[in-house]
Amino acid sequence: MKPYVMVVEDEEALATLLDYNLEKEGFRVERAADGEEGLLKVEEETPDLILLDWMLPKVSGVEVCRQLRTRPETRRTPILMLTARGEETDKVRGLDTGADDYVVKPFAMSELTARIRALLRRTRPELVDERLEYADIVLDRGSRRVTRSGRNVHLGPTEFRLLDFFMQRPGRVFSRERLMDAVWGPNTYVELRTVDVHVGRLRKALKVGGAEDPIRTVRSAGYSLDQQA
Amino acid sequence: MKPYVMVVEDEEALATLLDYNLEKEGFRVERAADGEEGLLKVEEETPDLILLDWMLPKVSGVEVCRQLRTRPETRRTPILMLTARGEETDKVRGLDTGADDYVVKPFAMSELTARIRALLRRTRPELVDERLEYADIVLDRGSRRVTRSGRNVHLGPTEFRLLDFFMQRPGRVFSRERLMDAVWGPNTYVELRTVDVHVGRLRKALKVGGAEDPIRTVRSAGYSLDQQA
DNA sequence: CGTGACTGTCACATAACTGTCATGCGGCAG
DNA sequence: CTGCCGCATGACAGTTATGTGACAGTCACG
Repeated sequence: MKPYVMVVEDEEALATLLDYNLEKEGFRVERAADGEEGLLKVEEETPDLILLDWMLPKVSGVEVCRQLRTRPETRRTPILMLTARGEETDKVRGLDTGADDYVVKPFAMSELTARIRALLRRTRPELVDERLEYADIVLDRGSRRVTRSGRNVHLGPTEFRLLDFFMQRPGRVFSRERLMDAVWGPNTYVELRTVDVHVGRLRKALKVGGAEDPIRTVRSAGYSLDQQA
Repeated sequence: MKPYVMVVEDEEALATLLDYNLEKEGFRVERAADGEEGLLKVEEETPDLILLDWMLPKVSGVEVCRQLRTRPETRRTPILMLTARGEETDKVRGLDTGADDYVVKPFAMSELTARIRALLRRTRPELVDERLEYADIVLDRGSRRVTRSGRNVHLGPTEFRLLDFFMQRPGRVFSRERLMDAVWGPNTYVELRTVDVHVGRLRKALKVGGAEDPIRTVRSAGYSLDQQA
């Protein structure tokens, strides 16, 4: 369900940074420290997208790229190259290496994720935009529509954003503050308890038929989209 | 329980920003406005990590760093340097100062917290990791769930914190005073015996099926998460 | 301008969790 | 052997967090 991104990067600090930020953006991340490891890990499970450093120990990024393109499973997998300033040759710019896009280090994380999304949208649009699913709940961003076990669910704008946020990381518990930030925006001042009210409204709206309440209250911590139990 | 971060930064605005953001990310933050104050405050309670500005009044960041490295309590405490562009000399880059990492101002808050987490993971993984395991008990901080041999265990907030603390150092015996500090906070005044009661509640909750009691009572000393001897 | 939809707050009801105590048990020192 | 002392435990009443219905203000749109 989450887009699966493989990060092939030998610089530990950068890899960690990427890992952390991409996870936060709702991607599932796997790391490889050099080209060899990268090629191996890609075999295990085909990623939805590969982030590839240009310079790598053992097998260079270019070579990894070439090999990936020869394998049927990864022939069409989007590859995003990371290059340092100065390595930005014509070859890179022309994407002659077989990569689909590249970014020059240092880069803003927001730029990177934007490019990742753009690539994914091209190949696997359902991963980035359109649709989030959890259990029998489907949220369609494009049409701004939510259904539960097929039946249409009407949500106000706030409840929609709330559910959207929950569905990006099901199971995770969010504090009221965090939800406030995510749904209302970082600089909004409203009563924290307002979150409760909207969670309540979301619950009521999602209660189609005799369906179970998909939102778990975690006392003194917050809420999560989750099985009860 | 929360990682304790000391911020040594003379620029008020930046210090406030750091304080605010780190608190939001789940760190406990203490501030010092110059090197001298920093060295003093670190003596009171050893932080889990120190954020240190390169340029500081009274005692420079480099000097603070050097002195911290000579003290046994802080010899291994991770230090993250904050430098302005232009101060990014080879000395900084090589981390010859004794710091463990550095970031160049201005920086994205997400980058900073990622680096902080990376450093903490190296030294005190139990502080940052999402998931703690001991025998058949699994505690997941992100989803705030505890399971024992796969079965879900419901804990109240206090029992959750208590178990979390125990699981950071399994096998170790903690006095009631220590548990009080860790779980209730350093400035709480409740009956010491209350610890017994909560340990009891934790035991009861953990007793799923016919499972063994994972908490050992050490007469006249305290408790530990441990195999029964 | 009227609607109707949507929001944010409040007050109150309810449920969950807390801290303390009294009681009883059992090991350990004397 | 026996009387403390420390610990376990069930009961309980106080506290705190959450659920919810009501309500008035806003806003978009016809």
